Amino acid sequence: MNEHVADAVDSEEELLARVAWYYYHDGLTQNEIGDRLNLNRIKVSRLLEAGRRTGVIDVKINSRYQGCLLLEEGLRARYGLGEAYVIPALPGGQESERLGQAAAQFLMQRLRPGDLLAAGWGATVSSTIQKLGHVANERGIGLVSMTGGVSTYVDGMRAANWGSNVHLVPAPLVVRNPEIAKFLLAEPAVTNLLDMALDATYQLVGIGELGQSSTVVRSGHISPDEVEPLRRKGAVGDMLCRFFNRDGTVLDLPFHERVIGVQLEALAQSSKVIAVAGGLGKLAAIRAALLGRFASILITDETTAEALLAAAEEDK
Amino acid sequence: MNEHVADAVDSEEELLARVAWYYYHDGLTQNEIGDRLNLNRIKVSRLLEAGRRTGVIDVKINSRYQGCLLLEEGLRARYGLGEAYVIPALPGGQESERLGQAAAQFLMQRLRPGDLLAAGWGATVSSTIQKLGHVANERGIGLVSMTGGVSTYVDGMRAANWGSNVHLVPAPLVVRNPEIAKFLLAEPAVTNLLDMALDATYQLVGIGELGQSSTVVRSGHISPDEVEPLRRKGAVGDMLCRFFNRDGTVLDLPFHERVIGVQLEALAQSSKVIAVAGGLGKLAAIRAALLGRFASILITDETTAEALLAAAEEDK
DNA sequence: GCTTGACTTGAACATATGTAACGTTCAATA
DNA sequence: TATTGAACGTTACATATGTTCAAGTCAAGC
Repeated sequence: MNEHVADAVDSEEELLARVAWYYYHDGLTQNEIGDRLNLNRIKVSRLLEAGRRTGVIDVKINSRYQGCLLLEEGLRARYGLGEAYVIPALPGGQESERLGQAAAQFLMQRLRPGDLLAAGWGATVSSTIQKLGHVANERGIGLVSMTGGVSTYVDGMRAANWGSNVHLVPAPLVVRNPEIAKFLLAEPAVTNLLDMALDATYQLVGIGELGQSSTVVRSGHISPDEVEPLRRKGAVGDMLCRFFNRDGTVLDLPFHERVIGVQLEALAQSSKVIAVAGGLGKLAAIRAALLGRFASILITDETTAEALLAAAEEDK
Repeated sequence: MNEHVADAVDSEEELLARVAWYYYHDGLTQNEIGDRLNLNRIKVSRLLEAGRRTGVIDVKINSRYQGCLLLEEGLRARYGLGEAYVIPALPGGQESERLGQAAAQFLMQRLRPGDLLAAGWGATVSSTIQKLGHVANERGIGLVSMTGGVSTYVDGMRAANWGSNVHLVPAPLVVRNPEIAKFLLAEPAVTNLLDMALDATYQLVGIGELGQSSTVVRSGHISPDEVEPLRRKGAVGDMLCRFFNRDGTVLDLPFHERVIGVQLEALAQSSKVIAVAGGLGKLAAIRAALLGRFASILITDETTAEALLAAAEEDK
């Protein structure tokens, strides 16, 4: 009797869906599910774990306090944001992992079948892309990169199985000299994709701080020696490898002429730019990015949100 | 330090949201959460339980096999439905509870802030309304009844806290004689609401079977003696207290003239009618309702879906 | 045919969770 | 002031769950 049910289940994923339903909606124990479907209890446990990890199983918290309402309101008001999404603090936690999850949840609620997501660069963004993969594939959601540096994106996408609908800018992120950059930026294969990114349903970007241990440095696009000169020119952080000062003005740097990717000024025109970043180390950078209006939706953590509001208060 | 966090949490609900986040998104144990927030482990456990019960915590399964894809496809094709949603079988389970949950989840994904939901009558629908309450209130979603019988609705809504935006048809469900019905159906207070129900974003209805233990009988709107005569006239089931035969034709009954509520013929015009019903006992009724096109979206369980397809096959 | 390595499986254990019974506190009420 | 009842805390216990590790399976490569 029950064997039939198990046998009829052809794919692993259908099995998972069924198990998840029994577990979370019907409140059966893993043992009961195992009996019913002729599975080992442990297999059930592992299926559930896999489901949670890949995002097939997603827990939504339907509360106006989901983040902290007050903080979200405050950020919206003080920085003129379209939306803000604040997740609870967790001292010592994996910030970028958690923010990635939050961003993935945010996007899952909003992306419709056939939508296109433009993605930037960085640890948090990668984390989001990965969590989103499974669902995005289901819904036929496309992905387009906002900068060069193909390998950066491919990493995050191998684990998640983003389907076929992925478009990567065929270029490095930073090239050796401005001439090569100009050449690439005249290539239709490149410009078409960058235009596509700007037309996407949402643009998802991270914000980087300037420092010896920041991602731009660790990934080798900026050498440690270059940090101090940049700082002297007023740089406090970057988005998509473009640096800005504390007021949110994009700096006029030779370096920028070697970056392949969309311009921040173009992002400022869109109302669908989601910045996901948190941590007090990034405070100045985030604040500057918001002042520059490079993003209209911010996803951050409680501590950072509080600090952002305090900074806004001070400046008044 | 940590006391501050707990103290700053003013409402129970914010606490719940935070606990839920830590538990489901960050994978902390209930003990860890308790320590962090100065709560008893048991209290954490109870909070989570309450959250799940009220729908503040909601688990979504993002899979094309969520229900059974094949069955859903089949139902759509065979019965010309707009959508079908099939939940896995659970022998011996609480069908109406589970279907209610499925319907609530379906609606939660689709209702936008400011939308209006028209609700019919019956155990499954009540269950849905209840699960939906919290979230609906958050999103400012309104509720309007599709029939008289105020008390029927109030029950389900007291537990859930549907906010202020609830409109009930001020009349009994069935009145003593046709004259009173005619009188009531001329009252603007009644007709306005019924029009509103037909204009709602979605109409949610149950399907009833005809029998000694069916809801129409147990609730006293039909006496047990009336069942057999109805059956002889061809009735196989009802929606909103209106009976139809196995082909989905609404019967011409004196009884119908005493019912206060929208007409099935009007529903057939809408493409936003969600019927939620399951169980083999209701098979004939569900099939007839689908043939009559009284609903364009069906939420049912696996076993019933299979039977519906088998019946369609037979008839071909 | 044998070996290797990646992967799955199963059993035993440690931990986490749910439940029930009971005691405390606190505030409303007689 | 005494009393009641609800909410919360505590404990102890039964169950459910996650984790680890050893044994098995399978396919590719020598």
